[in-house]
Amino acid sequence: MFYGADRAVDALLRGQESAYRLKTVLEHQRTNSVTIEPLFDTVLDSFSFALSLFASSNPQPHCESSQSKATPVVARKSPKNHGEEVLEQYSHDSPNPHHSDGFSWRKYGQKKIKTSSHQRCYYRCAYSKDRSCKARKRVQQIQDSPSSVYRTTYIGKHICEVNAFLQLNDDINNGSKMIRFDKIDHQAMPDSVIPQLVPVEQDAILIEGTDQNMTLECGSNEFLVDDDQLWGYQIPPCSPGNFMFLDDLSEFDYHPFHL
DNA sequence: ATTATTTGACCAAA
DNA sequence: TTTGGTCAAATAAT
Repeated sequence: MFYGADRAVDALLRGQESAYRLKTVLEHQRTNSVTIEPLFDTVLDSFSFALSLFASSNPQPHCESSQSKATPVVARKSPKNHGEEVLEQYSHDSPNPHHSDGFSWRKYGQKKIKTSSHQRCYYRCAYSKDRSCKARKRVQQIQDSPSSVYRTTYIGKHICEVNAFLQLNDDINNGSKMIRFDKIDHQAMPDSVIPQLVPVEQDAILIEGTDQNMTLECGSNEFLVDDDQLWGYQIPPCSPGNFMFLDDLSEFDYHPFHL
């Protein structure tokens, strides 16, 4: 199985999910652009993201959200802590403080920051307790005008998804690839479970290394993909029975230029 | 009743 | 001592 196949399938499933919802909306003549636009975004973004995985078995850095402007994404490693675990850290700017990233979070603190007129909010993974997931994030408004901008900083990797997935696979106890399939009825699904991706515009993406900086130029039709296997593409736990089985994806026929 | 958020207290690092 | 991050009791929401 090529690297990223799971995420590709997840992205395709999200696209399918949004396509269903879009179909339902259109059938009921609820042609409200506010309702439809996010669905179009999700469909397009999901397929684009999945295709980007097919286009490279070596995943690239972070993706951007359609909720956010194509602001630079900063990915950096925390300084080493004398042999202690190094936590990866990513920052992401968005005009929407409740930007959907596909994960479930629990707020555990809020603090006035000296250098800012806005408070900083602290969140940890909703599964931090039962699955010992150490992932956290901080959200803070960093700009008021001309438009508000919120910076979300993610600290640490999610391990909750991996464990849940393995657990479910064990339950099934056969060799098939299993993909969770949340969508049974096509009623509204919380936006939080629909990570949204968008093409990054001509902006440069800055990646700060520990001792050097690297700048990547992106064309308007290119997509940047996070290299963290779990980053931003977790589907939260679903009701039992909503599964889809696929044959071993290693047999998938990959023709990048014939898609 | 259970789960999530708020908010002052506490703590460690600078 | 100041500051930012986390804890945990109180409160709110479901």
